[in-house]
Order: sequence, then C-alpha cells, then structure tokens
Amino acid sequence: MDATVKRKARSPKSARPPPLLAVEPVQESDGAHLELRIWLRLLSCATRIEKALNARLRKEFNTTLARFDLLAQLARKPEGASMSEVSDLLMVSNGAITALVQKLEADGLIHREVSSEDRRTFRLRLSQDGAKEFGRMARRHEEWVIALIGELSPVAQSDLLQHLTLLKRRLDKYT
Amino acid sequence: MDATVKRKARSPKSARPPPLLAVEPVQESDGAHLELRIWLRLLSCATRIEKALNARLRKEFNTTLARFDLLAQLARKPEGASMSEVSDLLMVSNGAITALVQKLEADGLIHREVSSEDRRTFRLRLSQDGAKEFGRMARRHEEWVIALIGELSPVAQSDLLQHLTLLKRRLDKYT
DNA sequence: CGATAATGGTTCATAATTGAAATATTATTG
DNA sequence: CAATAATATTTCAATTATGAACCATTATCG
Repeated sequence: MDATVKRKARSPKSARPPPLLAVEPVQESDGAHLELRIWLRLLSCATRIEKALNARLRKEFNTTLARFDLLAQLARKPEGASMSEVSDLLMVSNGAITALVQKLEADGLIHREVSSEDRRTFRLRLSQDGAKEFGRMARRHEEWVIALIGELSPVAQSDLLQHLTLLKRRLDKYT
Repeated sequence: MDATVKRKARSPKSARPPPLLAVEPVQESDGAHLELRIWLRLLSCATRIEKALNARLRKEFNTTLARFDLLAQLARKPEGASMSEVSDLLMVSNGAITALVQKLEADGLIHREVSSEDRRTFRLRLSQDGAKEFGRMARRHEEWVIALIGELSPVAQSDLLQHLTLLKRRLDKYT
C-alpha cells in the first residue's frame, strides 16, 4: 500500500527526466525527486511500525506508545526529568505531557515531586511499580521491533542506522 | 533531542553485549539492539519532517498534511479512487476519510460521484481547482522536502531509499 | 528593592483520529 | 428467490494532541 501502488503506464505525455541513479530494481520510479521518494518511504515505514507497536501495546498491556515512550525516557534517567524536558524529548506539547503524567501518576507508575530549588518545576521519576511494568513492556517491545526490522541483514541495518543518523543530524540543524 | 541524549555512563552492572558491528562513529551506542536504535531514529526523523511540513502547509496554504496527502493520491489517479482505496493508501481510518473528503469537497477541491456500477461506492477525483491548488502546494512541498533531505549526498540518498524500500517490503509481508 | 521579563506548568477550547455500531447496497448460496 | 454474508460508507462517542491564555515562580537589571 501507500506509494507502492502499481501504476498502469499512463499516456507518456512527455519523456520523464532520467533517473538520477539507475540503481533501484523493481520500484515505481515515479520520476519524482529522490528526496520526495525517501520522505514517502520514511513516512510509510514509520507509520506502519508505529501502528503495529501501538496495537500490540494496547492489546497486551492496555497502554499506548506515548505512555510507553514517556516511561522509557524516565527509565534512562534515574536522576529524573522535568515536565518540559520530557516534553522536548518526546516532541509533544506541554499540555499533552501534563495529561500523560497525570494518568501515569494516578496509575502509580511514576512519582512527581516538586523540585527543592525551583518550585515551578517537578522531578518525574519511575516508581518501583513503574520500573517493573516498564521492564515487562520493554522486553516485549524489543521483541516486536526485532521481529519487524530484524529481517534486514546486519549490514543493511548498520547502513540504515548510519544514514538515519546522518539525516537526523541535518534535521537537528535545519528544523 | 530524543534518543540523542547524552548518558553519563552508569554503573556498569554487567558487561554489555558486544556491538554487532563496530562501525558507527560518534553515536550514543546504548548497548541497545540495532533494531531498536533504527526504530528510534526512524521515528524521530519522520516526526521531525512531518511536523516541519505540517507547520509550513498550515502557514502557507492553511491546510494540513492529511489534506495534502489525500490530494496527492488523487493527483496520481486520474481515474479516481474510492473512499476505502484512499483510506488504505493513507493508512487512515474510514471515519477520518469521510471527514476529510467532506471538507475537501466543500472547499471545491475534489469531486465525488456515486459509482454507476456499485451504488455503495464513490469515485473521488481532483476538481480543476483542486488540481491547480495541489500543483501550487506540491511545488512548495517538494522544495521543503528537498531542503530537509537534500543535504545528504546523492549516494547516501540512494542508499537510504534502497534500505527503506527493503524495510517497507518486509513490513508489507509482516504487518 | 521593585518592575519587568523569562520560565515551568496547567487549563481549556478546538481539531483530528480511532473504532465500533449502524445503514445501505451488492454477492453468495441453499 | 430468500436469507445471509460481505462490502462501502457514515455516524458517533471516546481519546488525544495542539496552541494560546493564564498563573506561579524565578531572573534580570535599572
């Protein structure tokens, strides 16, 4: 689905611009710029994986990717983190974080204590229960991700990671 | 932001599993599985780009990526498409498509005619106005995407596309 | 010090998305 | 042909995210 739809070769109104690189095998080479096609693929891969993970988190743990991601961020910060830190990390609005945190706290998965130095801010930490529950989820989550991506050869994976890392760096500068 | 947070090397409780490939230069190698890191990068790149595009579409054309994507799908299908086809293409629920289509039709950007053979389905097509407006947006959209991704070398781009295509194929089978 | 700015969070109205139930039409099959 | 299943779409309640206005606290600096 998505951009991979087979196209019945339409009226060849005007010759397509030659492909920049004639590497790709099957692919609908749409004549579109490489960048555009990368973006479409990227988006479609990401949404696919995201939906799969979300569905499974829902079914197996009755939770969402947003909650899981928040827990994951806290899990890697034993010092704790403030609301806005988390908001930045997850690239999610402050308002959303407030709601998320409220629920997670109500469920006893995280603690929230007012910072002693700055009474505007909170320090969020994983609770014991939170850490345990996150552990369970993280294991399954990892299995799922490995199942989804793991069929790529180690070399392909390593390449892909490098390219994505490069792209991310550019985006960091540019956005 | 995101997974790029620097980590102060914590208590090295147990030796980390050796990296599968010792290729990556700077990167916070978290000891996490390659697949997990790919997924995190992928997600963060995708959301970054998505947010950037959405913001610009909003500012410059007062529209959204969802609307734009729907128009784009119709633009590449002069024969038209049904609601569910579009719903599949965009990986968006049927309900959402109904709403989207209603607005786009109200704005005069698309036509919607009942199919003659099957009176359950509609054929959606770009209207004249829709095609023109889409053209304008598409040009800008492409510029933005090129600006965001185009700093990668052509080789890197081509590689990236190939890997994403590979990944997408696996996902197609798996999901 | 005291005024003003900046920062951290919350609230709230708005918008978008989902999934399930409902409706209408077409297909199947006994 | 009638009953039942399958398909295409709509409706609707529930969930979630966004961004702007707002409150409280801390920083800045004249």
